Amino acid sequence: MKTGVCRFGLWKVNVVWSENIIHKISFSRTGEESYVPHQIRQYLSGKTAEFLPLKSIAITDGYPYSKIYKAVSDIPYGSTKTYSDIAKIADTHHRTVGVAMKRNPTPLVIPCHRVVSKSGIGGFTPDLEIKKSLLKMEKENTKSFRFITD
DNA sequence: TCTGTTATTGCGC
DNA sequence: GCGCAATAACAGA
Repeated sequence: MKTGVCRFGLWKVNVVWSENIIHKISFSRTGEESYVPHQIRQYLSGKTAEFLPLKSIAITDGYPYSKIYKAVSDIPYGSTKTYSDIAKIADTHHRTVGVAMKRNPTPLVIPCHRVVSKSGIGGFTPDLEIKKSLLKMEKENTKSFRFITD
């Protein structure tokens, strides 16, 4: 198992992985930067939208809330869905989606920041600013990446 | 088992 | 707008 730290704005992103499986991602204010997988670094600097071939341990069958995490993984870069939308896809309750997001072991790889509430942005742990920054970054980058063919 | 936890939603003032 | 009830799933005791 390997660990590494990457910068995102004022935050440090701590990554734990082995091979192509991401086990844990967490945020902190301090930490010495070190090697993290290429895709993570590229994504955080706004240079790519894909984590492939990296995968989160959370979408493994049998992992708690894996069905919900899989549904969240299908949200495209730069767009959002509500907690209700995810609940419908994963065939569960919207309140349960909230619990799953809070306990998400690997934010970013499971793009939980793309899940917003019906009447606002929803929440984020440890700091809502991270969610706002990620959404803003994705929204701006979508223009130049051009996934959406017009 | 039972309890606490939870990043929501919609209805009635 | 605000308060509040409904409500699912998991961890920990």
